[in-house]
Amino acid sequence: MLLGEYEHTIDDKNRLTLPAKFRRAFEDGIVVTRGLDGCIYAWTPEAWAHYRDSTLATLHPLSQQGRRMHRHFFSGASETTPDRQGRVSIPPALLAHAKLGRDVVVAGVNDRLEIWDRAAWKRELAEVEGSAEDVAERLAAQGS
Amino acid sequence: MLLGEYEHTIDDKNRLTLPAKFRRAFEDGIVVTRGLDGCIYAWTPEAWAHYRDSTLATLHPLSQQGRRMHRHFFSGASETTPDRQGRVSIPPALLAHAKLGRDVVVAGVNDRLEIWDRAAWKRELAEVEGSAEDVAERLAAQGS
DNA sequence: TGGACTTGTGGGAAAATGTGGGTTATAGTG
DNA sequence: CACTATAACCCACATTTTCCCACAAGTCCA
Repeated sequence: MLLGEYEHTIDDKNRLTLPAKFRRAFEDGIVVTRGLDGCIYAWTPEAWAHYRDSTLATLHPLSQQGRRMHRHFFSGASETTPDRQGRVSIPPALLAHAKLGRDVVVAGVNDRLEIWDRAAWKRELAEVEGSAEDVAERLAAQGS
Repeated sequence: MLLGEYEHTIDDKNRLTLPAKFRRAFEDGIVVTRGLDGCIYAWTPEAWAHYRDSTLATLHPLSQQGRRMHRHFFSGASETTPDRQGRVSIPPALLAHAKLGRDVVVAGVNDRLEIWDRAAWKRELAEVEGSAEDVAERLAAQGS
């Protein structure tokens, strides 16, 4: 399980150093994709395969939305292995998608990592802080 | 699985260099067809056969739309093998269909490649960026 | 408080990739 | 059958990317 929040940087060659705690989990490979809400997701190959088969495979190939979602996720994905220093290079298209500058946040979110621009992360976190209790209430009211 | 987004060019001889990551997949042959949404599709022979037999075969041959889809895909199709540098020449009819200029984008979309005019690709991607979260919501609402 | 270890970052060298161009094969036509 | 035009093939260069070494800062433990 991936936990924690780390402040890292992306260097001039578009490389991101994985936090040391996560190295072990990704030594066999890492899949980096576009995420929702303006961040980047990073998965182990197994977690990515599961996400792909459970969520993306349900979209119909002849519907425009299905095609667009496929484009969004697959074209934005990249499977590699970290270098000996535990670094991963991030494709320019993903940097653009998440509007990443030099300073980023790497957060463990159970089965994936999320990579955020540091300022965007602060904003997102503020949103969550303010609404987590409300969301919990609403979910509780829904029954489960 | 074909992943990633690459900026390439089509030279004066209508040749497109395949991104190096895709060379292996297409060394036995590549099928280039008209695509949907104003792009060109490129398939491995196996993937093309599967798309033809599973997706296109579901269209009714007596409906006008079915006939049109068949024309759309089959009439533009061309099967070749890349040259030693990993280049494929694109038939002029397909270049016209996708309004390709010199600068294009080659995107891996799971079982196929898509070839886009660079400007058109940016527009298409911008559309998705706006709707990805909505589509995700809808999928979430469908239960699981 | 000091030392050893771990971790994050910068930079240099080697390999791989993308593109242009020239040369040979192939087909089409008079 | 010869000539021309078109397409395929391969060589070579320049740029980019990848890989690995080394330094510096921070951390943990004795």
